[in-house]
Amino acid sequence: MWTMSTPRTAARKTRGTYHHGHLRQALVDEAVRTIGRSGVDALTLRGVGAALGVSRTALYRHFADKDALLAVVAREGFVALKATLDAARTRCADLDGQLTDMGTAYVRFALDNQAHYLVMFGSFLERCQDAPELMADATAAFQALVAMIVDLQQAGRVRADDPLLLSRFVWASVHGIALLAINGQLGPDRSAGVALYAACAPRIRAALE
Amino acid sequence: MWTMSTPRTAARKTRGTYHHGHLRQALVDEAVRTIGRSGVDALTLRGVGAALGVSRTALYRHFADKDALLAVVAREGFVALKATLDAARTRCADLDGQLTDMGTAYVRFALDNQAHYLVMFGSFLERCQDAPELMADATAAFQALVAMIVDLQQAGRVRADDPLLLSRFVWASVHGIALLAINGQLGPDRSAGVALYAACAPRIRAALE
DNA sequence: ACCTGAACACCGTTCAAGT
DNA sequence: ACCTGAACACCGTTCAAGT
Repeated sequence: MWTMSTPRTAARKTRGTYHHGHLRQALVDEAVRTIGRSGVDALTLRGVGAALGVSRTALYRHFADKDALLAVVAREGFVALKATLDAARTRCADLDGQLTDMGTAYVRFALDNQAHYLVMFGSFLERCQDAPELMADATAAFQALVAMIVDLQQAGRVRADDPLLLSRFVWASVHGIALLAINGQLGPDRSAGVALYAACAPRIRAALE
Repeated sequence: MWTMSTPRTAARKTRGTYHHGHLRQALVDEAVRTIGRSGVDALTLRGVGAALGVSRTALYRHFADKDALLAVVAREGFVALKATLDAARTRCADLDGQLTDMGTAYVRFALDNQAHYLVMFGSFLERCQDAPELMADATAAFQALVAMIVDLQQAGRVRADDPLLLSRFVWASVHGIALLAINGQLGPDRSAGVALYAACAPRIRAALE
């Protein structure tokens, strides 16, 4: 499956050159790499700068502050999540298969992109409750699920309850599974989340009938 | 319902006295109060000390470091959560009613004790993956749910799947609902989580049949 | 035992100055 | 435009010293 980790080569500045060239994206990528390796709390702007061979204040040419950098990471995550969920619908002609694939894709995305996922739903949210673009990206990703539920309802395969409600139920379930897996509450094995979702998918399906 | 916020009066040291008296618990309570007001990232040991009229290093007589203080907050949370879940089973004679009450109690606990809940399941976990007492308390709370599912199975009211699996499914659902509510993803209203659970309870129940 | 103040090695952020 | 170094107001943590 598609992940965002493809271009994650260290984009260090070549010594002696004045301009970095692609500093903005390099800062975001390095932040994601640090968070993925050591957690959100281990992220320091000075460390990011040092890893890229750049002054600790160079970052402020591209981001207002640390939260602005994290907000970009979160937005990048929501955009990629939406793309992942939409792509999951193209593999299977059967609507029921699409729902299961979408759930699998969601949990896999969370595990393959833990750094993004932790920023998207982590403590950083407390400080930026009113960031309209961020909320818009998050909503857009969620709408991929709502559309799936609506299609299933129109095909008569899901009960005629409020689609927003049913979507939130499914979202809460896969979100909970993803977080329990990331936090190690399902055991040390990385793939425990995918396995748990596979076992839960028929239960979720039954709940929607 | 029972919450932990009952004795949350400011336990400031009376000026001039040398010993605080109950400094350890006062430190924990002040940490919880700060987190509840401003988020986990806003917690500083110096701030906690200042709020209690105590030196910034007094804390180290009771806790090895900041993570040790957070671990106590998390353990306190898991113990209280277990008590809340167990208590939810005493109000209703009907097993199905008990399951629904337990789910309601879980979501309500998370919303009424956001500070504890965020520490119990937040980014702090990344740094203390192997804290055996903490894991034991967390497991004990989870076992209250497993016992509920087993009782329902023995009464023939829940399908005969692996009870651990079914318990994790229910846990993931209520955990997801609680976190979405706390993070404001269900709207600004505080009680949105409780309302969403109330609507989801029949869906969860149907999934277990 | 419990508390204190000074000290150390870190942070995020600002700002005048360089190219 | 983009980058730098010094500076400021913070952190967590340690430690010798006080009661």
